Amino acid sequence: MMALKKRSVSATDRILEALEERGYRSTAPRRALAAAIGEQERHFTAEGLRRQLPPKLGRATVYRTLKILVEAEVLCRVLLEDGDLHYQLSHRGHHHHLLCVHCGSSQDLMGCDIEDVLVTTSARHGFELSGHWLEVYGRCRECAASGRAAA
Amino acid sequence: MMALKKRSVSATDRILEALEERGYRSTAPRRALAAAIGEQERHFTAEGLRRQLPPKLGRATVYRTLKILVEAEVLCRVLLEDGDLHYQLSHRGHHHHLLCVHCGSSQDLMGCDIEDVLVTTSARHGFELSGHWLEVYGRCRECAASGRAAA
DNA sequence: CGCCAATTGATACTGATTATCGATTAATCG
DNA sequence: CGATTAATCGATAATCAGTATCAATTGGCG
Repeated sequence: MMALKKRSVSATDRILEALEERGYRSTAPRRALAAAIGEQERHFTAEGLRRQLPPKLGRATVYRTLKILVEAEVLCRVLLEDGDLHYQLSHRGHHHHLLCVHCGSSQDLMGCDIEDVLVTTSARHGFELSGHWLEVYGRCRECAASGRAAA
Repeated sequence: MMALKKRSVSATDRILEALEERGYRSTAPRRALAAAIGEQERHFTAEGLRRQLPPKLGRATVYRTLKILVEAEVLCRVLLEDGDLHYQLSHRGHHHHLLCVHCGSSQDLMGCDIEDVLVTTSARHGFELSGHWLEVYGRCRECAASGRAAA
């Protein structure tokens, strides 16, 4: 396999494919958006993304495209601890995020036991689970280590 | 108004007490707010609450008071599935909500095993947990039952 | 009472997101 | 290829939740 950062299919391409699959037209603004999103190292905001794009590209286009991409499950929304709504590339399927409040990185959390616990706990209350939202905040391995060293 | 459950201490009183405990003055706007909150049957929004109060009562006062009450742990914030931020009376201490997407009711979930699972799962990723946000959506016992009957 | 800091509320502002709508353009078809 | 047409765009205005300002008011104190 290649180095971690190399991807057989770039994020940009995944985005463009998702749009095509769903019958959306391939337009210059969307390609620009896709490229910009592909360059993001971290979760980002709609406005932050817009600032990295030519001013010509309208605000409405950014928001419209982001909404489409969330629906297509290419992006997911991330709620930061301060209430800010960010976006980031998503694995397909349900997952959660471990958000580092220090460096802003995020790890995905998949196939964990949280869903099971939720189901049983809800059932005890006669509650029929249909969905949930979970964000986990803390420090990633690196930041936790440097924090201990520094402190 | 509060027909469903008798309470030894009304919600309104709990709110006023919380304010007093913390050294806040007892003012007419705050008493009006407390009374209005006490009447809420479900989680509510800041603006919704304001609409139920005399227009004279300024927007800033509503938001200021809500913020105080959240800090005092008398109220807690609830994130709805559509992203709307609501408030509701809170039990003290950390807990989560089972939000019925059908009737809008909510049950508190306390002392469950979710925290433990989060800690161990995070630890497996070298992640130092500092906090989390969890909302659970589904149907409460009553709505689930009627849903099955209707369907 | 009468003081004074806490509080209020009218107003303006912010920042994010949505709505509008005429102009532009991608995809299709002859 | 063009012409057609619906999708898309983007400038602009509107909306919406929440915050900041600040002069006027008021609760709690002696």
